Amino acid sequence: MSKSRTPSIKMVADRAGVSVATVSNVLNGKPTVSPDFARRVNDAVRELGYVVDLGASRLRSRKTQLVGVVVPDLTNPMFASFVSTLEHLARLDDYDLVVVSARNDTEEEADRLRKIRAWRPAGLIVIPCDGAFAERLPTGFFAPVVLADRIPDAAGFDLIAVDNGPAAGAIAAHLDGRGYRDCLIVGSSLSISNVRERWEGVQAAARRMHVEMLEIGIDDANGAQRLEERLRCRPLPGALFSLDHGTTLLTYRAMAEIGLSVPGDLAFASFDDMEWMQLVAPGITAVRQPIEEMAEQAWALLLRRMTGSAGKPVTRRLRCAIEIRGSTLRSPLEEAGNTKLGGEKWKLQDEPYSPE
Amino acid sequence: MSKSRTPSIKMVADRAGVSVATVSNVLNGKPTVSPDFARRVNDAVRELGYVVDLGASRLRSRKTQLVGVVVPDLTNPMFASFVSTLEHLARLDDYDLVVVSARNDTEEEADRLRKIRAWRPAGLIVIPCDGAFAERLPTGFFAPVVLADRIPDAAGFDLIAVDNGPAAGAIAAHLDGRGYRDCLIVGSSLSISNVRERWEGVQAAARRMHVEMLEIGIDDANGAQRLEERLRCRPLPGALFSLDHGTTLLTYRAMAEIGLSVPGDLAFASFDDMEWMQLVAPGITAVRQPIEEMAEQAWALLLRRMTGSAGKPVTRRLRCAIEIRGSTLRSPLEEAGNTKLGGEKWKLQDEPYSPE
DNA sequence: AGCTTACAATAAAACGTTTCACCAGAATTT
DNA sequence: AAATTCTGGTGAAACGTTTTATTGTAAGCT
Repeated sequence: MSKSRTPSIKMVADRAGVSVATVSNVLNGKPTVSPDFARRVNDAVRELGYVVDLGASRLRSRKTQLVGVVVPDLTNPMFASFVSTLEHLARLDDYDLVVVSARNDTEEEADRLRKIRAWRPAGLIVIPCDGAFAERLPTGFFAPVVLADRIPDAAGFDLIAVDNGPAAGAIAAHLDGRGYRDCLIVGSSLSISNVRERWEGVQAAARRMHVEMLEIGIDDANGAQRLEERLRCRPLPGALFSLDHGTTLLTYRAMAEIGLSVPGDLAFASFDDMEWMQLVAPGITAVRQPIEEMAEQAWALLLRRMTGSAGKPVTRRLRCAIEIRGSTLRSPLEEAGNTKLGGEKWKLQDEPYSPE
Repeated sequence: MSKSRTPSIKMVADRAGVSVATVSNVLNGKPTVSPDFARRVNDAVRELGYVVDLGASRLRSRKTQLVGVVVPDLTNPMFASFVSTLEHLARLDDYDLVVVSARNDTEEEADRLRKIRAWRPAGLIVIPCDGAFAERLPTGFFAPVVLADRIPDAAGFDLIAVDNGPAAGAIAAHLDGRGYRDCLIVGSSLSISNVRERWEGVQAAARRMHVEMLEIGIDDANGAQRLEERLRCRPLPGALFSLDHGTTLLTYRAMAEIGLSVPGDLAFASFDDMEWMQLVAPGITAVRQPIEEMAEQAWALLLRRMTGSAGKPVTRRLRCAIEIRGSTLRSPLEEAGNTKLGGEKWKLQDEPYSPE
């Protein structure tokens, strides 16, 4: 007799011998309900294994605890960690997340945004593929949007990012101070704002050191080719600074393949600190981004908007930390003091990035 | 005058001068609609930027293109990659994913499952925290469920996993064949099925080699402590084989901290091949799991069930590949042939895991 | 011309909720 | 005791869709 279907509020009401309105009141903690009725309802809920239908609930109440998250690539550990933190925070505030990856493709990003809109989320957190994000946001989207990590061309969004320029500048200053005279800067694409900011930071900070930029694209075999050619070409630059995660992986592998030793043949530093960078010998000097903090701030920002706070869009920049390791310490003498894992650590505070 | 709200199908109907039913018919590609009306509707849709409300749509049509995905930890690159692949495949079939991470906590997993149920998904793909998953599945959940990677205690689920035992056995056989006589096996917890299977595989394959198991838990400082103590204790085992990703990271770091050299002081191998394992020198011998293929199979399995195929639950095992690298090649002579990245590679086919 | 068939479009019901207006009875005030 | 205010509960409308049944009209048959 029991219809084998997921139980509805009506079935709960029937079983408890009350009206559906009462069930709804109990479930939503409305105060005007007697303890006796509440118990009967709760019993029925438990016996039936009833769980509210959020779709129907949202439809009627016009309020939803759902936020969309769009990242360029979920397999990038930075973004994965960002999403994971976000998800935890959302849960604490009783929100759900629908997460999508744009796979580094602006078309796909636009498509995903449209799709996410169909769920009528209460808000959106996006790490955009590129600066032209605003054009891809569907027209007539009224929920608040917080952007993270990358800066859009158009203003008007809440924004949370790191201080790419100064942090990259600190690495440049470090290399400069070590006496390196030529530095090859490698990055995926200057069309990505943080790569661009890092490159500008390097240029601003390099004093006696000559710097030169090489763009190798995202997943671009051609770019990888060009990088290899450059690395086989003499004279080598004294140092190499890679501006993003994908590029670092590619560059480091290429160097090993060619047989270049770090820092013997050239020094090496990376923007983005990955776990393996302190496992290789020598460890790799890197900029560590406060990715969890970025997620926290993004969530805080969005939550504020979702709960109705108006006001001008805000922009926040977070401080990065610099991890100096063996890969940029040329002489054996210098290196000796830094064989321990972790290496020297600069936590940049009030007087950041001052050359040593 | 225009109500600044997200447009509904009614507004589209009004603007196009037709009924809402007609709009719905056009949008869902029903054949019985004249080209003229279709054009008018499409125009109105475009002008208003209308996007269907999936919640309302599902509510009425009782069919949803939503599937839930639950993984133990999104920051684990294996799982991140699993999710990313899944998301891509789902998109191709026009499904949406709601992804949640259980953060290695069975309580949280149960909670997330209940929450996901409130969205009325058409199906579920789960990498369970532990074997007792079935108990945490909400009662009265009728959508098909596919489990991946880890084996539940209770039967009755479609299941896709890798051949943990034979693959781990292959590593053990390799070490045995190299002449190592003592091997310390380190893993997070035998309560996780694949760790258990790997340990059993090692025991079955070790012939002359003596093996010993050490469980260090998940995020357990105490376990890490015990591991360190063992590594400071003489005599060292000839080899160390770490059975999962987290443990490998912890172990490798501990060895470096203590100052043990690989493979000089002891050989080292890992279950789970991470990108950095071919970047360190020497490279680390590892079992590589076909994680994308696992996602593909999981999706195929679920899709079959969602489109109505009945029948007994199926279990599928995928083959792992073994990457032999410098970390298990003791003599300099042997090592010489393997300094290149990538090392020796066993793609295990018909005659898998036979000791060399 | 009359009668059926086919077609295109619509009105209205339904999906599972929440909310609003309302109601009966009890408790309080006058 | 009558009038008022609470109190705890309910019926019914509404949310934005899809679907079913129905209508009106045009076309095809004798």
